Amino acid sequence: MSARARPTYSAIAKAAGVSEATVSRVLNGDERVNADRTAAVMKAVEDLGYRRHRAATALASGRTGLIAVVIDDDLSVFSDPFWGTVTGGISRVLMENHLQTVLMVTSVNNIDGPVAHYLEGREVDGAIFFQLHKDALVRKLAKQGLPIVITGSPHTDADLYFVDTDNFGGGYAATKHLMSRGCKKVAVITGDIETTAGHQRLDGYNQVYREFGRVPNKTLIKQGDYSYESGFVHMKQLLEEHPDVDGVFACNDLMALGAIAAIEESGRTVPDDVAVVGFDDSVSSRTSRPQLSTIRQDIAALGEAAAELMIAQLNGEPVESRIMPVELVLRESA
Amino acid sequence: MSARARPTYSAIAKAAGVSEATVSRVLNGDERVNADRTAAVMKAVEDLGYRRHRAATALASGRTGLIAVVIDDDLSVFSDPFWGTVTGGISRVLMENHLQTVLMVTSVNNIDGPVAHYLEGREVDGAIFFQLHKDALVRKLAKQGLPIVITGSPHTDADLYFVDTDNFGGGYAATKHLMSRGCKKVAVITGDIETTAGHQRLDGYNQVYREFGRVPNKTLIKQGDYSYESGFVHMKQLLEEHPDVDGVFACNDLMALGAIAAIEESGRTVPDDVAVVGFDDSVSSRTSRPQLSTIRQDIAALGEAAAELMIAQLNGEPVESRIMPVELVLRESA
DNA sequence: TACTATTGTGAAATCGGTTTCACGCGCAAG
DNA sequence: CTTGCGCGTGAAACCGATTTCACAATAGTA
Repeated sequence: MSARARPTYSAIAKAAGVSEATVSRVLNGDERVNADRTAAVMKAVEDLGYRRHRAATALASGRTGLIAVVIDDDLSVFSDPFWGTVTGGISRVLMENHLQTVLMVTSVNNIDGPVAHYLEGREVDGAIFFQLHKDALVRKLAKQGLPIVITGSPHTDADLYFVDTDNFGGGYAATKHLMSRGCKKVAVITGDIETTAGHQRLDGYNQVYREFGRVPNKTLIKQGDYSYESGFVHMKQLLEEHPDVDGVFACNDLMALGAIAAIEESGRTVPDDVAVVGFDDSVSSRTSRPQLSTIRQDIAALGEAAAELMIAQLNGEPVESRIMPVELVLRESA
Repeated sequence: MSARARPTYSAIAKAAGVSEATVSRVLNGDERVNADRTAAVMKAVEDLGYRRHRAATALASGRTGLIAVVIDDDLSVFSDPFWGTVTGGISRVLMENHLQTVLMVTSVNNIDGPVAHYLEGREVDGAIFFQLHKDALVRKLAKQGLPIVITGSPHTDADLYFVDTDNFGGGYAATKHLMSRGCKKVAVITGDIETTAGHQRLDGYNQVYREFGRVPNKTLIKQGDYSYESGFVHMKQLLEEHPDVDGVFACNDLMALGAIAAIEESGRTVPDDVAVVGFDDSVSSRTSRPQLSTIRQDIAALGEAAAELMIAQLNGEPVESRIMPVELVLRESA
């Protein structure tokens, strides 16, 4: 009585008057067990306060109950609340499904590094990757049969499951809004167009021009890098080259803020002289003056979707990649 | 040959001509094993590309190799890059020590919820908690012998290991700077003073007044809640009650930004009429105009320190809680 | 009525390590 | 030349579940 040793199958089996095999069946939802016995086991489990021993289960069944979330530390992952939010969404959904989130923050480039070893070692049941630059490792793992989901834009032809924001739709909506409010000359400051996300946002911009039967002047397209400084510099240049530019779609909020700084420095006002739309709906978009019109994505939902794809894979259910919708948020800058 | 089955102790033992017990000894650094045998085992391990099976080790030894990082979702944890950065620091150090980070985002208030079950179930070797409001659960777990570290301010008398920012020192430095630059009437907009962190920052402010042989007027102390709005509202009120206020220490950057907005709205300028110092050195502190003078903390180092405390506990080494230093960063607002 | 499927159940093997225990050997003390 | 101690080692038990396999009881078929 005093020894509060953790109860095992052995104890339950004894209490319920059945074999350990039956206990296992009941606890794993095997339908074939007689109803009385099932009830007896359930009661014993309840009475004794039984809790599964994860390691034992993992050893015997091969399922660890752990899902890795791999974050490439090359990215500005940690100064950006975005990833934290995504991770929160993932964690919540996994937890509801009795899975735990193993966080790995390392360089993913190395196809033979510690992460690779870890994941190849089947120490987790699956892995969710964040925004990759290279997908060699991921493909290798997928080929080995490890269930994988990618959050962010997958590369090219890879037949991997992924969830992503509707970058194209966002770029489209932002640009369309600028045109619709009367802007005649709308420029764009892109993010890293090496990434699919960066490219897609630009594609959305181009699509609007196309629909208006126009072609954007190439010098209206500036290639930024998501930093405040790049927004500032490129906007300054735009104003010199095109004094009559009256609209800008910056592919993230930080660059939008930089652009606004440049616009105001030139003596112009936002949005009257130049309207600006960002992307992300970051905190600063609300605290800046003027407040930023931007594209909002439901970031937590992105993480939740990723977790759901993973769970579907684990259950052998049909899986389909998902593109999450975005929403244009109008504030003061456009 | 074709069957690339994962090698086990059995295979290594055979290859090295020793028993499995000896393999285990070698791999766990048991000194007593003969040098020749040790070498033979090492070679076999290398040749066969052996990798530990975590679940098997966990089952046999009781050590899971997992450390939980528990984040209370009550907090604004995920809109704030702070926690992501801390988590990154933790993860990095743990990984270097062959431990994995299990992320749990849930309500920690419930002393009998799923998190509690999980942690009590010894599914992890230790747990690192983020900024608690209630520490009932933590104390319970600590009493059960689970190694614990708290990141952020611990409560009252709890004899728990923790790492925290030097909140007092930060409040002191911020206020001192304002006084030193000539401000005659320095106000403070506090954060949640229910938390130790919020309280300590205020204490630092009071200490400076004390050293200057003065006592701050109680109406100069406004109780905010870390939000932009609360910074704005309280600053507005301050300006009405004290038109001659010429310095403000806002206990985080977001409130500082709100305060600046209020100051400028009143027709005053920052820092000439009213100087402002924030706390956090957030991204917005650099992108706002005027740029924010603020208190910088090495956030990643905070996480690393937490992980180090955990590892020390696991190794049975002497452990001591740590207060991480802060630094005053001067930009434009003060 | 006899005989074959079907179904529920328990004994035992298994997962891959760790740890206890006992044994044989060598060396020092008596 | 014994007795004793300690050290290195292997055999085997063990950690706590899952799963295979065989067997008995039951249902279904001819």
